[in-house]
Amino acid sequence: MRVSQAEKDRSHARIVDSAARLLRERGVENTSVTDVMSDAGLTHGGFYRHFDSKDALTAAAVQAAFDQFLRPLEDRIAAGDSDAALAQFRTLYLSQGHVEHAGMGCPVPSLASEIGRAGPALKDAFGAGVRRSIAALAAGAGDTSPDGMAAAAREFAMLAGAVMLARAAGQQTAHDILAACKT
Amino acid sequence: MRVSQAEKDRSHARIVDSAARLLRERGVENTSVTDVMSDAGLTHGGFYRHFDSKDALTAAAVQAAFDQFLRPLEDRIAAGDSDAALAQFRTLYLSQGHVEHAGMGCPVPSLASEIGRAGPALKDAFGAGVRRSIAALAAGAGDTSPDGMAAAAREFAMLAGAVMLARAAGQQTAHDILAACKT
DNA sequence: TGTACATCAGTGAACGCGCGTTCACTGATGTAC
DNA sequence: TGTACATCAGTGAACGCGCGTTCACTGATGTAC
Repeated sequence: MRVSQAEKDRSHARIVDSAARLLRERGVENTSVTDVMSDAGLTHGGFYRHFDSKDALTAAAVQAAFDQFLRPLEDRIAAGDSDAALAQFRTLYLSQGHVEHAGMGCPVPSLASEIGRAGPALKDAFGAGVRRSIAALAAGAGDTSPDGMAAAAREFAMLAGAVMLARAAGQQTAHDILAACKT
Repeated sequence: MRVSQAEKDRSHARIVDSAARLLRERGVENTSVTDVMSDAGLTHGGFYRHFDSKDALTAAAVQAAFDQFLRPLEDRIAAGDSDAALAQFRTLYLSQGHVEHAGMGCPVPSLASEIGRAGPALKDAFGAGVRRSIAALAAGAGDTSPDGMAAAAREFAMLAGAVMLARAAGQQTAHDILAACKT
């Protein structure tokens, strides 16, 4: 039966949250609309009251995932706690926990390969998240000049590449790569 | 009808070659057995005379892809042409051509996210390719000590991360990231 | 070397399955008076 | 404020489709004598 607008809004938020987590855990292709709706406590038939297509949900979920992941760092930088925030961000990014729990981690190592083959809408949402990530690193280092942005881009490529490699290779190799990138 | 053993061997090689290219272009999930067999000039029904499953083909194709991509570098290093070989490898890795033509490029930016969620057989094949890549970079730099291997691992993470980001973000962002990582 | 026969690479139809999406339906919500 | 009715969030069955895999079949290859 029909539910109130407030209830619909809560459903919508649960759908996006579930998708943001499941997409990072399983990838876009391996996450079905039924999986997401079931995780959100609903049935798949109601999905199209919230989104026009799975693609539209994916774009919204990618945006939400970047937001969840970056907001703590950005907030601490805005509060003037840049050095400690950046140090903790780097440590967490290269941690075993981040490698093992993709669902709450950076969207890049989980999704970038797939997004590279996706349509423009998804690439736009993802590209915005990438730029936001690099901007946060540069802001945290206190250098948003072109050189500072370039240094942040290099660091972000290494961080994301390291976690992606650690997830795809065996345990020993994963440990070695993470250790190498911490120095 | 039955074909000669030599003909079967050629078919097998074509299947692996087609898979090694298509997997890098489209990803594992987006490449069907029918796609690969058709690209190899065969029909899908004959596939199981060559492999037990799509997974077995994928593992073989990953190995072949790393081999195709790394052999030129390794051969030149073995021939004593390390410096020029390494310089060219870095240039080609971060080139627009590598970003645009994934099918002949490094398997890591194309496939690593998906492999991170795959079974142990695929991870083993992929992990071996990752270790081989890092070893080649360290050998090319003439430093295979633990520190040299760590430096090579850092560089490889950055290279693979940069190409993956360049493919997933828009053109302008892609260009900026590649430029930043060349310095 | 020639012959008879078993083997098997490759073909094309068929299978069961899960996917994204559609649809008729239900009944509480929101609105017009 | 109360009533009548239109709206629509959510349900569950159904759709068409492509997937990995299986299978009966064909006829050239390879082998035993």
